[in-house]
Amino acid sequence: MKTKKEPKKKTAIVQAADKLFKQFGFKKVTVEEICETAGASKMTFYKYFANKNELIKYLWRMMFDDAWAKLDELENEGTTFQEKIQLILKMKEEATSTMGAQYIKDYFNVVPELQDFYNQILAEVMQRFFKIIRHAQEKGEVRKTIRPEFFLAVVNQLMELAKNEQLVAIYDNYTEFVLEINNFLYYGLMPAPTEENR
Amino acid sequence: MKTKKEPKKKTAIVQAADKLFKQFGFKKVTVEEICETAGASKMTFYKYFANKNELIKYLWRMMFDDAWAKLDELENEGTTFQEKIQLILKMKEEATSTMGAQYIKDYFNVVPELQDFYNQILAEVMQRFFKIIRHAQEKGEVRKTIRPEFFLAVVNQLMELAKNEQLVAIYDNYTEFVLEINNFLYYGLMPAPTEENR
DNA sequence: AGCAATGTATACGATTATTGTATAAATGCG
DNA sequence: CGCATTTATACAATAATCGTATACATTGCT
Repeated sequence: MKTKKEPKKKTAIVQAADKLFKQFGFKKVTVEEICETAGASKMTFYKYFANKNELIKYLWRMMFDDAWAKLDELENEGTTFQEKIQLILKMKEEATSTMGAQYIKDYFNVVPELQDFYNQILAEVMQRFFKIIRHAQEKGEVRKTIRPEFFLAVVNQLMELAKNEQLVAIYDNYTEFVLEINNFLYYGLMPAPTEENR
Repeated sequence: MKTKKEPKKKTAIVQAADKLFKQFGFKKVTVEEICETAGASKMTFYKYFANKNELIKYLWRMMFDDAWAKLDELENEGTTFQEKIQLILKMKEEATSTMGAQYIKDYFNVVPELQDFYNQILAEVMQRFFKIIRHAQEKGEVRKTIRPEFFLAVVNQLMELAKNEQLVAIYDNYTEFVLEINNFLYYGLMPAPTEENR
C-alpha cells in the first residue's frame, strides 16, 4: 500500500478542479475558485502545484496512468482481443468526453505547451495500442496484413458515428451502440476460419 | 406587428448572452465572449447596451414582460382559478431554473444593484399575483378569509417539495408532480360546497 | 507532551484580462 | 445613391488574477 501518502487537501483540490474544468473549461476556472470548492486555502494549492497548468498536467497523468494500469491487467490475463478493443473504445469515449468541450480545446491556443503535453501522453497510449494489435496478430487473432495505423484510423472513423444522433437513437443505450461497433470491428478483422491467416 | 424593429445583431446578442449566462453564470461570461458567440463585434454590443449588467436587466425585463402578457390573457379570458395557479407554478419553476444556479446568485454579491432590480420586478409580479387571488375571492372561487400573502408563502413552501428527489421520482414526470401540487392547493382552498364561503 | 507535516489567513506587487471608447472603413438595403 | 447598421483595430483605464511572503493554526504521530 503506497497510495496512502497524498495529503487530504491535495486530493480535494484535484477533485474540485476536475469537476470545475469539466463544467466550465480550463480558462474560466480560477485557482481561487478551485481552492474555494476544495475547501482549501490558496497557499495550500501552491504548495502542491506550481500553477493551474501543472495541475492540469497532473490530472491527465493520473487519468492516463489509470488507463495504463487497466491495459496492464488486460495484457497479462488471458482476455480476448475483443475485450481489449471494448476497453479501448471505452477509454477513447472517456477521453473524448473530458477533452471534447470547445471551452477546453480553446485553451490549447492560449497554452500550446499543454497541447504538446497532451499529444505526448496520447502518443504513448497509441504505441501501447499498436503493440496490442501486433501481439494479437502474432497469436493469429487478427489478420496479419492489417496495419495497426490503419486499424486505429478505422476506429477513429467509426467513433465519429457516435455524433450521428439519429443513428445512436436506434440503440437502447450508448453502451449497446459501442458494442455494435466492437462486434463489427471484431468480425471484420477475424481471420477467415479456413485459410491460413492470409 | 411592432416586434419587427429590433436589429438582427441585437437579437443575436441577447440570445447568445442568455445561453451563455445559463451555462456559465453571469460572472464568468465576458462581453467579448457574448459578441463572439453572437457573431457580432464589440462596438455593436455597446451600441445597444451600456454594459453587461444593463443587458442582464434587459433580459429580465423581456422575461417578465412575457409572463405579464400571459397573465393578461388569462385574466381576460374566462379561465378558471385553477388554470391560473397552474400557470403561476410553471412561471415560478422557470424563474427558479434560470436564477437558481449558485454561479448566478453569487453575482448578486458583486453587483447589489442587480439584486435590487430583480427584487423590484419580482415585487410587481407579486402584486399582480395578489390581485388575481383577491379577484378569485370576490368571485367566490377561493375562501375569503385566506390572506394572499399566506397563500403565496404556502405555494413557495410547497415548491420546496420539488427538491425532494425521492418524492418527485414517484411521479412519471415533473409536470404530473406540479399538477398534484396544483390540485392540492385548489381543493384545499375551495370553499365548502354548503357553507356560504365562510 | 513535543515535533513535523499539513494547512490557514491576509496582505501585497506584478501580471494579465477585461472594459468601454475613438476612429475609419465596410457592408447591406430600399 | 444615401442611410443605418456593422466591423476591425488600437488603445488607456480599470479590474481580476496570479503567485509569493509572512506569521500563525491545526493535525497526526510516537
